[in-house]
Amino acid sequence: MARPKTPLLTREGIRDAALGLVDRDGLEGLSMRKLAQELDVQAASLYSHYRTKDDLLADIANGIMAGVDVSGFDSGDWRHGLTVWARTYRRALAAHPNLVPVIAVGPGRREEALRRADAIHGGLVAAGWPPRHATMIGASTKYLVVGGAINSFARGFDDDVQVYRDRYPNLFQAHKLAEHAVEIDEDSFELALEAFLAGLEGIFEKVRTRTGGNPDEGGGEGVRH
Amino acid sequence: MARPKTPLLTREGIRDAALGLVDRDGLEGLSMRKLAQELDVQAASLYSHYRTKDDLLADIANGIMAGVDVSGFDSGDWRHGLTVWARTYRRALAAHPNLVPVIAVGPGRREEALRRADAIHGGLVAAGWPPRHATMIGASTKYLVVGGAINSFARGFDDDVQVYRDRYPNLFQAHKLAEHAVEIDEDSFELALEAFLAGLEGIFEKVRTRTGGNPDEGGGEGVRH
DNA sequence: TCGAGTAACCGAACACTGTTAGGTTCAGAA
DNA sequence: TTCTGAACCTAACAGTGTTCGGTTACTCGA
Repeated sequence: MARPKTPLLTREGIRDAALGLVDRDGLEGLSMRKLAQELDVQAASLYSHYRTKDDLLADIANGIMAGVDVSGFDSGDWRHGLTVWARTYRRALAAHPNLVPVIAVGPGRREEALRRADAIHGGLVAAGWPPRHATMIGASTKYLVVGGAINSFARGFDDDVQVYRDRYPNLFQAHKLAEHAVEIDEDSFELALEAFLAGLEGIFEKVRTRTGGNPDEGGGEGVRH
Repeated sequence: MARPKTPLLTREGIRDAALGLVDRDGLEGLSMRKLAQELDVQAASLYSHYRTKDDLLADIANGIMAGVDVSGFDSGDWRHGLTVWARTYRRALAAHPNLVPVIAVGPGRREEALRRADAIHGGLVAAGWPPRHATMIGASTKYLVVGGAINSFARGFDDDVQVYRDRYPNLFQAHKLAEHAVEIDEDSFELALEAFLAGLEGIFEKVRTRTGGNPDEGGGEGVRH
């Protein structure tokens, strides 16, 4: 077959099929040939729509990140802004855990990602955080979200009682973890976020009194002079 | 050549060469053929010492994790235990960032990893945390460490001024981030840890008064009943 | 209406990957 | 001395991302 009368492929269709494969078989389970087979097409045809496999993955990642909400910083309440950002960020990543290593790279020069970073940093500084702290808080929150999404803590334990019995007395219930993995990971993330934000509150007080409430103290984007 | 008089390969030598390749060229940069070439040997020979490539990677991961210290929980001071654990954990991962996805999987049935998990959970419970909270705190801390090590926040920004100029006013200094990446990531991690621990302190007070100081409240390993 | 250009498919190939089968030679045990 | 198994080899298998050249169909300007 040469060129068909009506196109067999669209970027959207390719994206959806690829995401389905990744969700089902993991990141390693996605190959251009398997993807093509899923779409009743030859592998080479995919390259008419995406320059490379990495291009395809980046496009998928962009779509997933669209659900991340940084509008909470508009309110001037940094705590609210961080909470909304972190929760929507986590939800986006956790929906496709196999893709987290691909999604969670830096903003680079991707426009949307940079807009989000700008809003976050701007929101924190406007709320009274010194720029260097704003940088660190942005980084810290990303650590928490990415770490929480990339690999289930609970699923990392074997569900065989015998593994723990006798030898690891404190883990005598660990075999039940895998069963409740989603819930435990979610609750753990919420606990971490709550503790982190509460701790920041204390640091905020100290920083404010030290700098006399001048948000411009310390230079921009956290870079020391 | 058939079997040489003195062996050309040892597990140690293979491990070191592989780690060197990963550190230099990334995880994708490690192939059995390249590794063999580095050791002046053919790829098939490596399989006399390691069953598979994954086996080799697991062995390397084990060695790296040996530096993680959970002895701080012996003191009965959960805050101290967490601090030492988190710092040594992070240091171990950050020394080989390209390997973090391989290292940071759950304990599974690996003996050393389980011993560490047992010590952490036991230490937290002994210090007065309810088991379910102990589970979540262990998970949260791992999130922070893994997230912080897996991908440099600072290195995620482009170092070209033009990218941010005009369009992203709050990021006007972001191009300097990459240059100070190590320092910023370290400081961000310390800030996150400090805030997290301070927040936990507050939660600890609430939990203690609620349960009347009975650490066995709530069942084992955080699994709800 | 015609011709050019390009878009969308295909088959075949390239260089690479992890891994295995089977061969050869050496070391140490019986 | 003979046997066993360890440690190397070459050659091959099936799979990977990607490219090349070919074919056909749609679109646009003259």
